Order: sequence, then C-alpha cells, then structure tokens
Amino acid sequence: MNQKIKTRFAPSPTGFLHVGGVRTALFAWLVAQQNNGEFILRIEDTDQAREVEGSAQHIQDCLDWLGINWDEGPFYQSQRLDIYKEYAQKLIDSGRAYADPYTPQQVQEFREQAIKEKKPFLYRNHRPDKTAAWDGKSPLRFRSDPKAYSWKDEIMGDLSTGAEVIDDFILIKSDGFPTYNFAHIVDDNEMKISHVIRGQEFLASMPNYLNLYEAFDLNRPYFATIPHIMNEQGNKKLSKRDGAKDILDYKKEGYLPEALVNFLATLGWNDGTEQEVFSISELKEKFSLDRVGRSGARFDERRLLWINGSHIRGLKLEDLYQKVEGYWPEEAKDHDKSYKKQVLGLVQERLKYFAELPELTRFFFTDLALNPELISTHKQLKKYESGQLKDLLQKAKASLETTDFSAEQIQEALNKLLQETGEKPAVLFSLIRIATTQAPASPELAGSLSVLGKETSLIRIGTQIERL
RNA sequence: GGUCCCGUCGUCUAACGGUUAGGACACCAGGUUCUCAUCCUGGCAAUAGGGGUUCGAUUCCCCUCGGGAUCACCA
Repeated sequence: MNQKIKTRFAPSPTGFLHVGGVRTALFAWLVAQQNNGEFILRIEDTDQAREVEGSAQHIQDCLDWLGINWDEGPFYQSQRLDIYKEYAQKLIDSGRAYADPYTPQQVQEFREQAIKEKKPFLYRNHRPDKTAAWDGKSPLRFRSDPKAYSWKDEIMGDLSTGAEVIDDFILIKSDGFPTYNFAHIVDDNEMKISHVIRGQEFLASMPNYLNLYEAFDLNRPYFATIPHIMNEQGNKKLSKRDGAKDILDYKKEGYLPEALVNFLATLGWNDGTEQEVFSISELKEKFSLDRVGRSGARFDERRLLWINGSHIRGLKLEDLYQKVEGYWPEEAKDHDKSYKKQVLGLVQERLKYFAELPELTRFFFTDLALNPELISTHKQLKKYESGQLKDLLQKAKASLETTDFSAEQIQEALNKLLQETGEKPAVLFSLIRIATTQAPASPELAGSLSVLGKETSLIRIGTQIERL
C-alpha cells in the first residue's frame, strides 16, 4: 500500500465530548501516528438547529489535553457549502440526484402507510416520475441504484447486505446545508482520507454510502467500525444523558491524560501480550486496527482509577509536583515547594487522582481537630486505659525530643522504644501516628514525622497527651 | 418489525481446531515492624443454550436465546 495514510476525526459540535467520542478520535489518531500519516480534525456543523455554542472549541480543548494533535484543520463543513454544491451538480448532471417534491409531512405519511402495511419503508418506491429542475429550495435527493454489497471492514471483517436496504436519501437539505451522508463522502474524498474510522452507528448506512461512492465513481477508502462503549448496565451505547462524563471533568479531577488514553486504548484493544499499562509512544508503536475487538465494551471507572494510579506512581517526583499544582489543600498555600515536594513524595504511591490530594495531605499543613474515635475504635488501642496510652506517648515524646529528625533516626528511636516498652508496633506506632496526624490514614510513620518536623510532631503528641 | 453487528470470569480481555481456558481490574484471605496505599503470595470466578462437522470445538456451520446499532430535510 503506497497510499499515504490519512485519518480524520469528524465530530458534530452538539455538546461536550465524552469517552466514546474520544476513543474514536484516539484510534484514528493512532492509526495515523504509527504509519507516519496525517490526522485531521473536521467539524461537521451542518445541523444549525442542534449546534451548541462553544462545542467546537470544547472538542479541541479535549483533544489538546489528551495530546491528540491534528495535522490539518479544524475544517468546518459550514464553510464548504460551495464544494458540496459542486459535487451535487455532478450528480444532477448524471441523473443521480433530483429535486424532492414532497414535504416532510408527505414523506411521513408514506412512512406510516408502510408501517401499517407491515412493509419496510423505502423512499424510492415513491420516486416521482418527473421532477422539476432543482431550484435549491427543495431538498436534493440521491437517486439510488439498489444492489447487494459486500465490503471489508478492518475491524468487523467481511460484511454484506442485500439490495433491499438501499434507498434514496437527502443530499442537500432545504436550508442549503448538506446532510452528513453526503458531506462526509465529499470531504473524505477532497481531503484524501485513506481510512474512515468511526462508530458503529454508521454501519447500517454503509451500503448507501457505497452506492454513493459508485455514483461518483470514487475508490472506496478503508473502513473501520469501532464498537460503541456501553453504559454501565451494558444495555445501551454510552451517552451524555446516562451520565457519561465530559472529558474535561477528568482533567479537573486530576487524571493524567496519558492514563485516560491508556485506558481508552485498551478498552477494546490489546496487543496480544499480557501488558496492561502502555505509554503513549508504546501505543503509537503497537496499536493496530485488526486487534480491536468486535463487541461493545463497558466503561469501568475502577479500571481507569487503577491505570491512573499506576501512571502517577511512574512519574518522577518533580514532574508530579508540576502536575498537581492547583490541587493542594487550601492550608498548603503558605508552605514552600521543598516541603510540599516532600509531602508529595510520601503520598505518591497512594494517590489515585489529584483531587484526593487534600484529604490525603491536609494534616501536613494544619493541625487537625482531635478525633477520639480513632483511638476508641482502634482494634488494639481501645483495650488500653487512657493512663497507659498517656504513659506511652510521654515516653515517645521524651525519646523523640533527643532524636535527630531524619526518617532513619526516627525509625531507630522508635525501634528502641518498641523494645523498651515491650509493646507491639500495632499499638505504639498506631498511637503515635494518630496523635501526630489525627487522620484515619497517613503515609508511613517515620517519613511522615520527619517531614512534619520535630517541633510540630512534639507539639501534637503533647496535645494528645493532655486530652487523654 | 426489517436489515446488520455482537455474545469467554462481575468488568476489560487472551487462547494457528489440541491449554488444567491464561492475564488484568474489582472482590476475599495472608505477608511486608502502625493505618490507608504500594508491593508479594494465594483464592473466588467464564466459553449463553442446543444441534452438527471433526479423532478433537471457545475457535468452523446451523438453529434458538440474549444484547446492540440502524431504519430523519441528526450526525
């Protein structure tokens, strides 16, 4: 195949982008990336009624964030009406398009009649014998040539349908805008798209598209149909109305774009090995359409969470620090970079997404209110008298007072204390951990104390002693 | 309803017609001097059903069942 690989993402600007749309874009982009091809963005804004203000920009923001960059565009179909008119004229000249004489109401009546007679509705059964020249005001309709088709889909394999599904369809609407069915074929040809990669909602229309390719005497591009992502119940394609999130929500919540890309790429695709976590460059290298599954996949956010955590753990601390800017708890604003970086180093391995940074780290920046429940519900500590706990903390305080506050020295001191008191780590360490953090969970003790610093640590232990 | 597509653990998936049907997420249990997390070990758990073809079927064919897409002057 000497043809230059060129793919496109062609969304309509009718709302925010969710994971389903982005996955389609991603697959098309990956195909172009790995073949040294081009990827273009085309905004299919031919339905003025459904257009949502800001949507085209939003789509670009999403792709930008994910690193799905386009080589050309964005093209806007609304600015290419002349091109569609030219192509339409070719079909008029060759007798393959005609002015539609019916009103929508009349067409609807035909349809209802067909339903009543339990026959499939085909517009071409109502084709007028003679039509007036197209005045540009009525819709322009394609004169189809019913025949059976078979074709190859790079994902679905060999497909075929009979002539009974071929029908006349609208090329140009009465508002002068082309339909998707027409415009996308014109543009794919004009833009020399080699691989048409899109969601399965278009699969049923393929025979009609093939019919139109033939009417124009065009070579077919390669086709690849991507199965839909299903909603959580698995009974419907994922859509905005059943809770699919805006892609930018994932950005806001502190997901890494490379993690989301990893997640979406492996939803329906795998490389045949047992690898689960991929970098973008690995995906560029390894992705292939023929290893995309044919069945619809469900979106499982828990898996995304795991992949995101996995990518976070793989980040260098300095990189992670750059990325989490803006996610720190309010109380962290007066603390310097060096301190915050140390804190970050301690929580890196337990961070699943950035928005949970505040709850994980708040106690490093401010004294949390004493939480007696942490002791009263602790499975070991609850058996102790408060006097005993007080005594233990006093010993801990005394020991730490004379300790150099590196993590290693603290660990050593704590180990010694363990021996001296004869207590189990589950008791002594838990007690100190609770006293110094007042949090249900925190990073490992010696490291936390070291970052917290001697003064703060001792004060907090002191406070706990007073309140026991 | 017509047409088309799909059907392996709860989820994402692997398996030239020959595997004890593998891995991952989730979940459960144990381990790593405290918690949560990480990490390690172990566990639970699937070929929708029925017929063929074959020495042998998750894999090929047929039927049934189930799910989805589509049938617009929407994309």
